[in-house]
Amino acid sequence: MKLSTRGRYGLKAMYQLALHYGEGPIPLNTIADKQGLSENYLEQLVSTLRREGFLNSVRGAQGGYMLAKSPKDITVGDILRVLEGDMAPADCVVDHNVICEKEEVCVTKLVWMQIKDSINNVIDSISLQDMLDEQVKMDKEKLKV
Amino acid sequence: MKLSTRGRYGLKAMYQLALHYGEGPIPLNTIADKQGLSENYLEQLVSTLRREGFLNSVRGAQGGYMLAKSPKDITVGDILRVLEGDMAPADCVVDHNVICEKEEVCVTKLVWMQIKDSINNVIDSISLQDMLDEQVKMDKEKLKV
DNA sequence: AGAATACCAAGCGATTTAGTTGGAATTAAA
DNA sequence: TTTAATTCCAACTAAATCGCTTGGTATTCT
Repeated sequence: MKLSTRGRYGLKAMYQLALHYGEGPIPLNTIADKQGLSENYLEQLVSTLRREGFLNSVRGAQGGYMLAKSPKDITVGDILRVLEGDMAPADCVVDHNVICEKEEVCVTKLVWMQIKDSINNVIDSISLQDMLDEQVKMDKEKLKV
Repeated sequence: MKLSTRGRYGLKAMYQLALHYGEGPIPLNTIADKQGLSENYLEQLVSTLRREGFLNSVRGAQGGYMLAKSPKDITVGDILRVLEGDMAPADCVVDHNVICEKEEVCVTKLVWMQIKDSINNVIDSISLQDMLDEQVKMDKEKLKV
């Protein structure tokens, strides 16, 4: 039940961009460097996020990427679903799936649905803005000590 | 974020055994047939569950497997953790892990922790007995219609 | 003109998954 | 006492997936 690097790196990259929201385009190599990721690999993830409308890009020198919406309007769920697909622990509870129509007997399906719902509740309730706020809170805590 | 077949088949097998709890050993081929799984593959999963104390076995003719405890004392979480490992979406939130001690900066880690906690809450709250009860409820609903 | 960037598609080694195969040990039943 | 049914164990394997890398094109600022 692990996330792949797609989801994990993708969230890190989006968080990095949230940190600089409103400051114009940030080039990919900067993001990759700050988060310690392969630029070439990250490119694939970022290109998906752009196609899905969560990022804007500017080509050419001084170009880069920026969030397409405010950090408060992008959730962890948005990002993970784009990069990892539907967050379902089994194929039979993937949205709009057609297979497995023998719902009558399958008690295990109820279990997978509950897992899926709880995951989605969490990730849809956390926005990038929430993560920024959390970071600020953590920094304050650290100062006290 | 999919479960592997280990967790999925394993839960089905354990549920099948719960259906016949107290009736003596059930041979593996019966379980495999009823749930439509490969007997040889299932053997590996079942052997893990036995080693971890959730199943008892009887060797020889008329032998088979049976739950080592009452269905109400075995949770979905028990089964999934044995077969899938710690239910953590990322390595940095696996129990007792040593890597990633840079907790101070990593906001994403907080996200993975919340996902992990919500998954574990769900799977630890569902016992095999709950699944049996659910099945009974579903059967009753069906009769009404 | 040149450098810095985004964009695109294909390839690729390593690992994991989902089994299979082949056998040895044990036990009930014929 | 043989035979059939079963658990138990370890090794092997084909296919898929993962986590990238490579190589190139298009665009835009300086």
